[in-house]
Amino acid sequence: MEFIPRSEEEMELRRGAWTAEEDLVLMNYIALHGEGRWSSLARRAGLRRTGKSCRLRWLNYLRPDVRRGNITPEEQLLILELHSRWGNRWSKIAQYLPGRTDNEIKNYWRTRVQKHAKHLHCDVHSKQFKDVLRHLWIPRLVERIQATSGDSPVVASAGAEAPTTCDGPMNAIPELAQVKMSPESSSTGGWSSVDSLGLDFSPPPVSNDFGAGMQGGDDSSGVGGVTGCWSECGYSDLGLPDFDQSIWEEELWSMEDIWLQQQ
DNA sequence: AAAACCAGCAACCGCGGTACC
DNA sequence: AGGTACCGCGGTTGCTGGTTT
Repeated sequence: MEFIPRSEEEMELRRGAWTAEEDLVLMNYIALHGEGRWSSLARRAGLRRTGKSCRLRWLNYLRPDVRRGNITPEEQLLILELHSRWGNRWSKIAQYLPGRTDNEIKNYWRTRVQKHAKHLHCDVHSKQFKDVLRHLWIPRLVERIQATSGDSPVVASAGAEAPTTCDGPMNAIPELAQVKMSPESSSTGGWSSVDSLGLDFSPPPVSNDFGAGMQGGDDSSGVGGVTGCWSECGYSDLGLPDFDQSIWEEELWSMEDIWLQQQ
């Protein structure tokens, strides 16, 4: 049954949150006619919404394969990795996280990643913050993934071709599918796809005297010199972190982790 | 208990690219 | 070839629920 609007009132476009009724109308219409041609779809379905709005609602919320809930450490790792390659190409990144939408990934980046950059007094695009990601956050995520997958080295099955694979996010991208995580291979858990991805996940080249490094030691080691970052990002005084540590306990590294990195 | 504040997320907006006429 | 409509993307806004004061 197709609804053709007649009066001007009926034509008036709705905005804001979608109602359950509207969701149902949209889902039913797409079930019968398929998606696409959003402008005419909106009219024909009798929804007083723009085609854009319908498309967004469907893609970000109503689609049956949309995954909801917390971003897993694996997914976080993939997001960080892919963002380092492609920047804010959210839809492209989303292709490699089955069930996740570009909007969700974008929100994750803005609310979590940028928040931490802010607390470190870093620009999210700065070399300093990228070093923090590379040497602290990513190794920590790798460790977490290892911890949840047992003690044995994790060898992801290679050969995944389509981003929509169900074998897990790490298999969705060929380079990452070759990743072998071995506890003994490095202190970071042996993230070994780094060469092909242009990232260096090797342990941070900090000095034995972490405190000295925090003071802005020699960063001539080239890539990955994370030491300079600390002073620039507000870590110059280890004893007196200038942020609310509780923020870090859940998602990211803590000051304790930073010390452990140094051991 | 109420007000103020904050974080997270859903939805909107503007723009560029592309397909179609 | 030019114009128009539509689609998709990235940035931004604003609402809502939770937390703090």
